[in-house]
Amino acid sequence: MLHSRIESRLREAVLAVVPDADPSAVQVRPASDAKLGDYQSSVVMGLAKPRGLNPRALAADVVARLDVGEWCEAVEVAGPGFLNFRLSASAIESALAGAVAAPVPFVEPARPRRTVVIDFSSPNVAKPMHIGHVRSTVLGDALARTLRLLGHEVVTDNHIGDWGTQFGMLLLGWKTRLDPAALARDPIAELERIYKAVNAACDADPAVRGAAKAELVRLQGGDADNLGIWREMIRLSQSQFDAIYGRLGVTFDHTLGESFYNPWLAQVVADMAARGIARDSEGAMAVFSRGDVAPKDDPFKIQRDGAWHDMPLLVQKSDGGFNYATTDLATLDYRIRTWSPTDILYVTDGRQQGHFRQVFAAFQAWKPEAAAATRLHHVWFGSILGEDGKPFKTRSGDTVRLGEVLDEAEERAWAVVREKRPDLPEAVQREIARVVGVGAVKYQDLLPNRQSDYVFSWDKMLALQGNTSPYLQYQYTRAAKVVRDGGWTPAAGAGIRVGTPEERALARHLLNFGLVLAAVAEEARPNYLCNYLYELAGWSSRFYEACPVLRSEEPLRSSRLALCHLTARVLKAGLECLGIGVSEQM
RNA sequence: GCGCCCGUAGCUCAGCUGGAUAGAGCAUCCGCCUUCUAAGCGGAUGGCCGGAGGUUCGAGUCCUCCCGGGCGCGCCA
Repeated sequence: MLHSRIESRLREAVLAVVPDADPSAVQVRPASDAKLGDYQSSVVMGLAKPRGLNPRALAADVVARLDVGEWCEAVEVAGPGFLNFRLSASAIESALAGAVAAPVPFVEPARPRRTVVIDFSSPNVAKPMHIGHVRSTVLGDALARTLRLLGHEVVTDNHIGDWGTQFGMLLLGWKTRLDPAALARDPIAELERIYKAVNAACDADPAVRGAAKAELVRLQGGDADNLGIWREMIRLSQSQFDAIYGRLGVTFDHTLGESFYNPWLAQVVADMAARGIARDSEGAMAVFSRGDVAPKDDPFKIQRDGAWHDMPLLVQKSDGGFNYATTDLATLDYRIRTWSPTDILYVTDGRQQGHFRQVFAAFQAWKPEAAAATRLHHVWFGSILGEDGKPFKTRSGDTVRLGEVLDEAEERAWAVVREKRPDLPEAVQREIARVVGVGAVKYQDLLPNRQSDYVFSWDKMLALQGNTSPYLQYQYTRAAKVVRDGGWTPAAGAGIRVGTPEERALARHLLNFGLVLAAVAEEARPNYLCNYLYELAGWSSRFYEACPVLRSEEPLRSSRLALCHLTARVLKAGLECLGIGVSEQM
């Protein structure tokens, strides 16, 4: 891409003038204002300051050594020492022509190819998938898709909650309170009902709690009846998950739930104990601070009443049972042994930050060589709040089911399609509504910075105007339609000319697609891509307003058709990275 | 108490790890469809970036303190 070529030439020039400069600090970015150029760099100002040099003079020295003449007009030194690059029309035009032939336009395969394991979605067995699962599922899927498009190897793993103390209550409920007719009608609702009923009974009556605990012990001991019921609950839940994932278009390479790691848990704790990483604490096994960092940065320390206290990570309960920390450590070990990843991404709620800090640190202590080879990232996101600013629930206090959100989204989209396109048959309208409705839900979740809490609003989530997926899908449809009507194919169109300001603005924005994808991958923030695509849609819309395509004379007509073609492809590829589909007509 | 996060237009939020004049959507107001899809485009209104200091060529972004809010803090996940 032009950007990376310019950046590496600038790096050479800077190092020629300032040999001890940090090469990674030499960065070229899209210009903040089109009037200033297409790309800009502020690197020389940062270099001049500590060296006591005049920034503008240093900039002039760098420019004298800089050879970007094949792509740019004369480089300008502006303001306190900015370097402004303006692409030549011929460079833009040949980049566009190259993109027509490329498998993915404006994207080149990422340089060091990484192997990235992504842990996301992770719903719980016997519970409905609810609105809270949207963020992890949609974010994780978007990151997987983006990393794959960039050429990285991705392993997606759905770490479902299929083990744990809740199964004691579920088993007891299954045996004593199950309504078979209700189970047949809506399995998850019935499982949820018996769980809540037993949970309430446990609070009221210690004997019930004891009975639930006994069921759990029998399950853990390998009791055939309980294992059979447990497997049935997983099967019922998995078919619910599959239905939702099918609607969302989300797939996983693996679904290795918590129970998969049971055979290793005892060994994990024993090995950690043998290596002196974990030790007995009040009857439990725990990982303590090694005292190698300041207390405030130590995940195993906490301050209380003015003094720092130990805050260990428990890897085995005093009753001998294991907990999620144990499972997470076994999982981490398994993933590294199995896939040798360069990175592992955990896409979860921000409230688990402390937990993951402890798990990562404990693993680092336990297996330093494995930890050194793999970067661990907690890709966390904020909470979904109700309009009152409190955690989002329905009026009756229940969580909002994901399936119902998708139903409502598709229904609302269908109403719009009926109004806009009464000429289409209902089956076609329904299909458009499906793509638009599901896309709207996903986009609304991907658009905000993932770390913000966000306020749930049906109207906002399902809005079809403004910076929303329907708008992006609509702009794709327009561009694709023009290309179809023009009878243009990539084989036919060679020459692209960018003459008008609108053509040039659209073209220069297209060039930065790969740059944005790299930023999304680097920071695990798909919202960068959302904003890029929204801007692209705006530029393309302004282009249509100003530049007739089909009514232009050749060779302008073919040139503009090629621009439409590239716009459509980038919109489609970008939306695909977000897990959002397009329709050829809307 | 300690830690993490947040506070930007009336509302909901961006702001690319310190760059040039702080941007969108919604809402309000004014224009644009006999011309390739108006789910659109153009324009207007709207800001002490919670407050006070500091760091430097340059701060919404970094540091300190204060105010206000959310979350977390041993055997749940």
